[in-house]
Amino acid sequence: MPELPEVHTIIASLEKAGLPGSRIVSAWSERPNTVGGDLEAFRERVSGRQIAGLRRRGKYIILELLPERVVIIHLRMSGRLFLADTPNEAYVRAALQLDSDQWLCLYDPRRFARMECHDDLDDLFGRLGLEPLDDGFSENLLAIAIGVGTNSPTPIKARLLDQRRIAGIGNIYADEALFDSGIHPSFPASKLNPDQVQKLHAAIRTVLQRGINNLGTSLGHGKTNFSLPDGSRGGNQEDVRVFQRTGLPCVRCGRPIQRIVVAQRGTHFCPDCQPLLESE
DNA sequence: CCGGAGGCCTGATGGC
DNA sequence: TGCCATCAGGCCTCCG
Repeated sequence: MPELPEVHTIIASLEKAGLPGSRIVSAWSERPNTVGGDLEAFRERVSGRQIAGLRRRGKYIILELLPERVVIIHLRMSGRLFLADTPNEAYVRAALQLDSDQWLCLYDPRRFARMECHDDLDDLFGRLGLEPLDDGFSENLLAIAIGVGTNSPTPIKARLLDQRRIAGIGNIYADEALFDSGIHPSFPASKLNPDQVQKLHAAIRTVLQRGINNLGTSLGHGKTNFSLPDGSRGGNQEDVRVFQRTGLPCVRCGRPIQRIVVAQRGTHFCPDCQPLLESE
């Protein structure tokens, strides 16, 4: 499932493939919902515009168009993006035809992914929280974003997954960041002490940057797993400490990793390295 | 305002 | 081996 590091990797790959500078000739989608509800409108709004550049916000891929307009793409669970000579491939749900005679294809077995055209990024930016890899992402802003000092009982894991607070973290990197900082996923975010906030802040940056350096996490080999636009796999699954390692020995203490459900999500952690009760 | 549940989807998985 | 039922999961909407 593409999270911040995977989205970053996809953008870098598409830039390398020369996508910026291409002009959109037309657009196609299997069903209107994939492109915002109206294929004709989508096609009309993107056709003839140039893709001036690519950028990321949270888990969104943004195509900056000229004249001014944007295409925002969210891959959700099983989405992939790649360039191909034709959009007539299995599981391709929508595609932009380019003047290079290639198609930018949105592949997605689950049909959750979306590709929409907007006039600007106001709506998107209004919905999304802090960018965890930005210079401005301080320990203090993290503490405020996750509600430290309030009396909310909400588990820290739920806070990390809340895109309105911090943007770009999904199930994999949330579990990894909590392991790295030694915090139990169910621990109330509001009750984190300064030392825990500091560790969490560092851990978030560490696991996301490691994911980027490794070109993303490609667990498993199925149709629904992450792969780069060129079809290759990322390497971060080799560096994952707890995610989907239920029953396997903890890399720190050797005791088995446990799986529980937090915020309706499968959650992996080490009960010994991430104790629930803090001994001050 | 907040959190939980339902819905969107279908490949992957596990039980018999 | 094959056939089900269930699961997974990001995010939006609805509801209490």
